[in-house]
Amino acid sequence: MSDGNTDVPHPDAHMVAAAVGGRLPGRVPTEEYEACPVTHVVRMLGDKWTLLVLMLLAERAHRFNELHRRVDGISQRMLTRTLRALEDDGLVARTVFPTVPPGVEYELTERGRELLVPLSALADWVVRDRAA
Amino acid sequence: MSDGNTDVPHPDAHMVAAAVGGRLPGRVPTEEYEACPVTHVVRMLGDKWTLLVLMLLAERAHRFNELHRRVDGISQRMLTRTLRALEDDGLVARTVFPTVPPGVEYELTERGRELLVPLSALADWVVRDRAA
DNA sequence: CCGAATCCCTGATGATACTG
DNA sequence: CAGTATCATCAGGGATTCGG
Repeated sequence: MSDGNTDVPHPDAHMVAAAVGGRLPGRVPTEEYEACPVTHVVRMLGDKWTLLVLMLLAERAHRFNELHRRVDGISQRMLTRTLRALEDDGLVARTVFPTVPPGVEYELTERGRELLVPLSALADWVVRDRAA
Repeated sequence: MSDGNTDVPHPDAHMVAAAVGGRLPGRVPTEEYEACPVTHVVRMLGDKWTLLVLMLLAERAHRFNELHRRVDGISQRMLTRTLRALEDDGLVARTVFPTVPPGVEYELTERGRELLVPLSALADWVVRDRAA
């Protein structure tokens, strides 16, 4: 940061600049890279079950056990953690129904559906480009 | 095309279908999800240093030590591994110059530059959407 | 200069058992 | 049904050293 220039709007200005085609500094500080929101999102998408859960929720809203059944091999623990992470990022909404027994529904938020657009474009490129 | 049967052309047909808006099976087999090329690419992008290395190479070709200097905190080992992974996926090209001492240059391949398009779109959305 | 080989450690993930 | 708690495991990543 600050190579003589005074106006740096965000701590992650460089990554942001990079994202849109700008230049990176001679040396990119670890904190800056780690703090970058783009880094955060890409890391989260790279987590073991995130992509699949997102795809299923893109289809329609699901109950917890419904997801658990559709995702072969996932543990209850990891499904909970994955959903929680998505919820914390505002991509998924959690709704509790005070029935007996209680039911919990997960669905994509508006932001989650928006994310699907560039994400689908990426997936689309991979498919077109012929399996990596 | 579809006389009621549910056969699949590729092992990863489901994920491919999902990528473009299709439906996923009632239960997604682990092998299928793990074998999916989209899963592979997203996971790779999520690796600790991949994004930053890609951004730097998007700027211009770099020598090994040049990258090592620009990426704060990366170990020689991880830089090698990251570059090798990108090379194996055909995103980065490695060129050895038989000078003394030997020099190695890394640059994006055509495929690598193509990946930057959807990837930039994703980064762009993140930035616009307001830092995650 | 570039990178392989080795050792080690922490964080991510899995298995199982237990509650509101 | 939908989690939480706990313990075990494993892979990603870092430090160091050696070789072409």
